[in-house]
Amino acid sequence: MAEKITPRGTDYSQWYIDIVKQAHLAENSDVRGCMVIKPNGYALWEKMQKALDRLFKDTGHVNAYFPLFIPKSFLAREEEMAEGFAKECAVVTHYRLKAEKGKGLIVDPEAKLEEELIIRPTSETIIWNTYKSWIQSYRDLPLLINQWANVVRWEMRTRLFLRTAEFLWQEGHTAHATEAEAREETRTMLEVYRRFAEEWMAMPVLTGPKSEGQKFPGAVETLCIEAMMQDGRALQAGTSHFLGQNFAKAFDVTFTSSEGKREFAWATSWGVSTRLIGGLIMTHSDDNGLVVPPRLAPTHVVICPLGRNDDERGPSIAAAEQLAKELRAIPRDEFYGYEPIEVKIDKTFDKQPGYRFSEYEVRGVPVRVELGPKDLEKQACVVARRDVPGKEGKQMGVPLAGAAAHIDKLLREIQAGLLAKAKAFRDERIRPVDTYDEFKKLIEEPGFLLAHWDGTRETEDAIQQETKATIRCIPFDGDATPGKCVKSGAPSARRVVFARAY
RNA sequence: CGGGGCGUAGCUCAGCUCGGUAGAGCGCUUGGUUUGGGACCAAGAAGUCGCAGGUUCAAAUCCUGUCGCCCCGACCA
Repeated sequence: MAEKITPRGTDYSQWYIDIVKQAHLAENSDVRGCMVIKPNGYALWEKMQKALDRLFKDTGHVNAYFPLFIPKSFLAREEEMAEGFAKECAVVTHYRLKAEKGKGLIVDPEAKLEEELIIRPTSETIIWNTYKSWIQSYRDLPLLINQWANVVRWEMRTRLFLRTAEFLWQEGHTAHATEAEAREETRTMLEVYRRFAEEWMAMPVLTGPKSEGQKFPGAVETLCIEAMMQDGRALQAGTSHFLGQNFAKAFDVTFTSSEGKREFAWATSWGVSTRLIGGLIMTHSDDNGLVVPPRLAPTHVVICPLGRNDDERGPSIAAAEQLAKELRAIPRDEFYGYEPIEVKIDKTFDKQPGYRFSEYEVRGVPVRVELGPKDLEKQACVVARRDVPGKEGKQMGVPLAGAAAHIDKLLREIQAGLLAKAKAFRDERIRPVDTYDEFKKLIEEPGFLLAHWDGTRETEDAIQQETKATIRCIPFDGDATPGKCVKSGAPSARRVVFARAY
């Protein structure tokens, strides 16, 4: 049977599209730039939401919901943000349609809004406008709120999950009495993102601030987690912004301190989006299909009972059900998010076994169990691990008696293995460079470059113009030895990470 | 916003140059044979040929307009 997935080596972006399609994660909708997230894709998002939401709650945050519509004047209040987002806003100008004979529905010209409404590209403005009335005293602080929402950024070119006009995300918006506390919050949430990326997604990330040129409009400082995809390109996977008092000043959010003085509140915001699904795909998946780390897998184990007729199928199904029961009875712990192991029994006997196996491989279910008459003779089963594709990942003759415990252990092993593999892949592709010639040569190869940079916007822009590489982050744990800028030769405090990015 | 391409069955596309009964593969439905890595046979259902005009006895095909989508560049979680 012909492979439906383009190999990574042939065409990486086509491979990505094929994975999204074949694993039934999402598809382009008839609405330009917008995707339909299909059940398999949405299930991944739900797993991410659940884990992240727990981490947010554990760090003292609560959820709320703010309007989708933002009055244009709100967006205009904070100058940098207005400028940063102006070019990609969807604008609502009318509030009514009317039916007109021959023309169908038309926008009712008499229903023009006094003030246009912007579909939120991000919610700082509407939220800080609200915080104005919520914050009066230092006793109201800190205010630690998160919202799960959709946002719209009118992109010219889109790619499923990585860049679409509408996407789902969470945005945390906090208010603090002091600068130090707000700065600490941005670090705390960055650490939450780092943990989530590495411990749940098995996606290693670099952490650190963005350069001035790459930071979020309206932020004083943007911290990020930055991941390397299998083609060596960088993916900004999450950001945590220290917003200073910019929004407090724009929306006049002041509080009375314990000393009785009126002060502007300090702000942070932080977010991750459905883009993470793109990152997940491009970190682990292979030419056989999607690979999902067990901690984010909507289904951990699929059991395929086998048999040529009802006489053979009956016992296979019974054994499958017994194994499923034992798997579900495995004690719930942190690894599984205190939920039972998710087991699915596949009874589609009308399809070829090979077809069934391949289908679950394409969809990335971490462990598949094959259970047929030949196995039952030996009171055993076949256990296939998805992180080792094809037949090589099969372990024959696993005794049914200890199968559940074996699979539990295997799931943990797969999770750890995926992270280790991704980390090794990334670390091999991070290289220091000291001359611009070397830079220009190596940037053509997959991976990140560690180079000295003089800290100016001009140099950053020039490098980007000439090489298409951007500064991904100034890593916290990077080499802090001073040197000379790879481009200008001016003094540099430390090496920064350059890469071509998504 | 610049440059290129494409709209024909659920999907991928052929047919258009040179006008004349609407096609293939995959998928789907039914029946049968199969079944431990993407099976096979048979029968069947399925299309305002993107939309609107025009030319013509006759338009998927030619002409004009229009809408939409995809790809490549500049901007972006």
